[in-house]
Amino acid sequence: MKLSPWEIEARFRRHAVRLTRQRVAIYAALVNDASHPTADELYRTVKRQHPMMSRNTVYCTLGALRQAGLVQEVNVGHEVARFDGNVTVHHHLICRVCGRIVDVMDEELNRLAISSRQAEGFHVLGYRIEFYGYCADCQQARPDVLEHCG
Amino acid sequence: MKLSPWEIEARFRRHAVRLTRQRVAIYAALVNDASHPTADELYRTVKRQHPMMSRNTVYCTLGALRQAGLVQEVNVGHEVARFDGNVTVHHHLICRVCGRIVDVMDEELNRLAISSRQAEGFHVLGYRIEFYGYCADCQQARPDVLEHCG
DNA sequence: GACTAGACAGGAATGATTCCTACATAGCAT
DNA sequence: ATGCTATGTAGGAATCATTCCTGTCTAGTC
Ligand SMILES: [Mn+2]
Ligand SMILES: [Mn+2]
Ligand SMILES: [Zn+2]
Ligand SMILES: [Zn+2]
Repeated sequence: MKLSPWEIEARFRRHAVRLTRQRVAIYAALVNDASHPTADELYRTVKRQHPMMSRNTVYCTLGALRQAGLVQEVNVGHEVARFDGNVTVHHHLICRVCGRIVDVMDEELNRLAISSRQAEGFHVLGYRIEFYGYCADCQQARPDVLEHCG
Repeated sequence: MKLSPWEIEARFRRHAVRLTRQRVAIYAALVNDASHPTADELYRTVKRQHPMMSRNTVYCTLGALRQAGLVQEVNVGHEVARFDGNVTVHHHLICRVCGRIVDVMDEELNRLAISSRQAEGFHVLGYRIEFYGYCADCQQARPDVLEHCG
């Protein structure tokens, strides 16, 4: 389900995002990749077609697209930032071993309510659920939580 | 509800965590602070009573306590790591403006199920829910999402 | 009281992200 | 079409939370 350049341009205009070759390339790379890539992965992907592209452009573009609501950041724990071109409401399964992030589109999960008593004055805009566990490929492996200390 | 030194020692022994003055001080500072402090905040707090304490000790201790299951890391977006001495199952409300993190202890939220069809081979161990919005103090303020680019 | 695996302090190294700046260009007005 | 200006881009320097390294130090054990 590759997104056409025409549709990308339409989205940019709809969200008042300035249209440049670099931005289109970065957005196309992200929206056509369900793996929630990092900024550096996107950089390396896009660099094949745009050898002059700088990392800074990737970061700036992702920032602009995020502000425009075309991209969201999916952060897992303390790892490097990962990005998601799917901005429909959904949640994620995260493998504790390989870090894989898989989408969970489940209507049931989109109706969560929080008692106003609990919210204590908070104005809740939304929520995200991160399921964690072991993916099919990593069932037998154990997480490598080794840290040097002493 | 300040935790007694005696109770801290008991927990350390129960979880086979080596007992040192520094570790007790760090754990006490964390478990008696509901604000989910950063490593540096803990460092500055503990340094008052232990002037020789190094940041590395704080990081190593938090790592050891986390492996022992006495502490969890609460990461919000891409910010600095924050820690939680409350390891009972609970979720969080996060203010988009000031970054405040407030506990949500709601039994209702602890029964979420994910259809096995959706999980696609994933072995789900648990999940965390982050509610986001504006805290009582920040209702009128707008998030400051300014980034320099050009 | 000594042994030893593990912890501590201090400081160097790392690396993802942000910042800076000169140049280029998209979108708009003429 | 042509020029103007606000904004984007490339390249590289700077930041800073975290990790890594190394030489003491000490908690737990016998
Ligand atoms: Mn996703
Ligand atoms: Mn908490
Ligand atoms: Zn996996
Ligand atoms: Zn707030």
